[in-house]
Amino acid sequence: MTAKKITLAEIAQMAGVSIATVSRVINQNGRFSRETEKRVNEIITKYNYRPNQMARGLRKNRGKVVGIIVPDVTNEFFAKMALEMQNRLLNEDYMAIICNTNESGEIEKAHLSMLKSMLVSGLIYITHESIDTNHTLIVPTIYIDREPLCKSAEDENVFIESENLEGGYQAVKHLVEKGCRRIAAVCLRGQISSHHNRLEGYKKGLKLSGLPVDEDLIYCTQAVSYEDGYDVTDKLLREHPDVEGIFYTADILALGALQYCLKNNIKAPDDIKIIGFDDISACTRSIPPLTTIHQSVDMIAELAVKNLVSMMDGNPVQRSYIKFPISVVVRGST
Amino acid sequence: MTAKKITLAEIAQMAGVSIATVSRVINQNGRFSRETEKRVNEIITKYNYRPNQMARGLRKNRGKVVGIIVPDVTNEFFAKMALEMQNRLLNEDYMAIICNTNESGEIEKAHLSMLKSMLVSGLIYITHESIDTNHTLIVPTIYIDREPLCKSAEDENVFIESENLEGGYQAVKHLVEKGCRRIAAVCLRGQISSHHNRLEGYKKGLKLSGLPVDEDLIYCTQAVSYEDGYDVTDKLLREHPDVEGIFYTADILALGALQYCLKNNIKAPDDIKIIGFDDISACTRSIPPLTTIHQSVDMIAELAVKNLVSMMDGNPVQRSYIKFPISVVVRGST
DNA sequence: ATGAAAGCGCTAACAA
DNA sequence: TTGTTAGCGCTTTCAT
Repeated sequence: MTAKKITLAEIAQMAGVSIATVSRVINQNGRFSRETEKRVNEIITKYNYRPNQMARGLRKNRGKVVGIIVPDVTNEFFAKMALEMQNRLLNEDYMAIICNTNESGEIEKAHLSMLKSMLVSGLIYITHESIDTNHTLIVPTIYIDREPLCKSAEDENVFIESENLEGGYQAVKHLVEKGCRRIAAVCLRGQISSHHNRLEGYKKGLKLSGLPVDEDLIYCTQAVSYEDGYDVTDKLLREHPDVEGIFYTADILALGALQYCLKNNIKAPDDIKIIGFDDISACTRSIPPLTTIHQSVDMIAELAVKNLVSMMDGNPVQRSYIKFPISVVVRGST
Repeated sequence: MTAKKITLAEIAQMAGVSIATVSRVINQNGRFSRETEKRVNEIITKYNYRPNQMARGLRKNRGKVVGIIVPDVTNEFFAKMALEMQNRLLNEDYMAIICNTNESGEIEKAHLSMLKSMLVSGLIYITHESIDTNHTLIVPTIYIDREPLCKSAEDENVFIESENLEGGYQAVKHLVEKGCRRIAAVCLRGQISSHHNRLEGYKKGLKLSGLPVDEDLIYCTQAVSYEDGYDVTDKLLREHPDVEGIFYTADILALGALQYCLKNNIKAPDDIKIIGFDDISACTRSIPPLTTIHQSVDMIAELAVKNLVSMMDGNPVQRSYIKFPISVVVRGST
C-alpha cells in the first residue's frame, strides 16, 4: 500500500491486454474471457491496485462518496447513527463524509458546497431543521427523523423515522399504568417533526386513558441539552407541584431533569416518574437509570444505507416513507 | 447552487479569455491583469462557480481532502476534537473525512485504502494504538496524543500531545494538598503513550511529595469505559480499603468510579478523593462533579490543523514535537 | 499578460 | 471477446 500507485495502463501492459479490458474486468461490465479476468485479477491483487477515484469520478461525473449531515457528533445519538452508517457504506465501497453543521446555516452551506464539488453520489440528513432548503443538492437523499420540507423535484429521496407518535403514546400509557394521573410533557421548541409527533402521541395517550389534555402542562425548551432539561423541570415543578409524571421528548432533557431531582431531593420514581426518548447509553448510568423509548439506531442505519445505495445504483425509490417500531425500556425512573 | 454545474471553459468564454487565464486567477498564480481578474471573479461569483475537485485532484494527483482517523466518535473527547478540526479545515477549503476505526485493524485498513484512492493530502491520527503501522500513507501526518512508532521515511509528520506527565504530577500534587497520603492510580493497560506518561507523572508526584511508590496501588483496565472504571474501583477498594485518593488517567474511568461510590454509599470527597483526566463535559454533571486535568481541545485542534496545512502547502516541518500545557480543574470530587 | 495544448487515470461508445 | 479512442474539467508547461 505504501508502494507507488499503479495505473490501469500498467496493469493492461502486464496482462497483455488493453486498458479497456482491464476496466471491464474491474467494473464487471462483462465482455471478457474467464482467462483474461483471472490474469487481470491476479495482477490487481499482487500490486494491491485500487482505481483512482478522482479519475473515475471525473469521468462518471460522480464520486464514490456520500455526505452525512449531522448537527453535532458530540451528541451520542447522532454519533452512533453516523458511525453505523459510515461502516455500512464502507462495505459498499463508498466513502462517507460526516459533516457537522453545529446547527449553523453557514457551515451547512459550506459543507454542501464542498460535497457538491466532490461530486457526491448521495446524501443522508440526520435529524435537524433544514437550514437552507434551496441549497440542497440534486442527488439521492435520505432524511432521517426530519420530514423533508421540499418534496422537491424528482422523488429521489426517502424519509425514515421511528414511530414517534406511537412512542409518545406508549410513554404516556406506561406512566398511566404506573399510577400517574397528572402527566406533563417537555418538548423541543420548533417544528422538528419527530418531536412534534412524540408530543401528539402524548396527547393521544392522555385521551385514550380518559385524561384531559392540559396545554399548561406542555413545556418547551430551546435546545436539546442537559441544562435546558434541568431548568425547564425547575419551572414546571414550581408551577405545577401536583404533577406525577413527565414525558420528555429526548433523553438528554430527561437526564437533566433527573439531575434536578437529585439536587433538590425529589425522589424519582417515588415523588415523580420520568420517561425519556432515544435510549442513549447515558440512560443506564443516571440515578436512577432512565426509563425511555428505544429507537433502533442499527436498523435505521442499515435501512438507510441499503435504500441509498439502491437509489445511487439507479434503481427507483421503493418506499419513500419508512417507519420504524420503537419499544419501551423500563428502568428505575418510573 | 442547485443550478447546473458550470465549468472553467464556460467562464473563460463569458469573460472572453482563455481557460488558462481563468485557472490562474482562481489559483492566484499571478500573470494576469487587474481587469481580467475582476471580470473573471464577477462571473465566478455570479454563477457560484466551484472548481470540480475531481478534475483538480486528478490533475494535481492529490485532492483537497484530509483524513481524520479516530477510534470512536462516540467518545466525546474524540468527537470534540474531530469536529473542531473539521471546521478549521473547512475554513482552509479542505474536506475532512472523519474515519472511525472502532479499534479494528480491518476497518482502519479499509479506510486508509479508500483515503488513498481519494488522493488525500494529509492525515490526522487521534489517540489510539496504531494497528497496522506499515500501511501508513506517505503524506503529511499529524499524530495527536499517540507517539508515532515509525519515525518513518521523511520527517513528514508531527506529534502533538498535552503535557501528560505534568498532568499526572499535578493531579497527585492536588490530592496530596487535599490531605491524601495513600494514593492509588488507575491506568489504561497497554502502551499508549499518553496514559503511560500520565502514570509516570503520578509516580513523580508521589516521589516529590516524599511518598512511596507502591506498585500494588497501580491498577490497569482493559478499555476506557464506565464499566471498567466501576469494576476496577470495586476491586481496588476491596484490596486496599485504606486508600484515600485515586488518580484515573481518563475521565470516563473516574466517572465510572463515582458511580460505584454512589451505589455503595462511599462519600466522595469525604471518604475518598477522585481525580480524572481530559475534562469532558460529563464531569460537570456527575455526583459530585469531577475534579480533573483539563486538556485544551480547541488549541490542540487549531495547532494541528495549522501545522498540517502548512505541511500540505509544501513547507518543511517546523517543530516535529509540540507539547500543550494542562491545568487542574477543581470540582466536588476532591 | 495571455493562449494553445498536453495530459492526469479512467469509462464508454464504437470498431473490429 | 477485445482494442481504439475521445473526452471528463482542470493545471501547467511552453509559446507568444
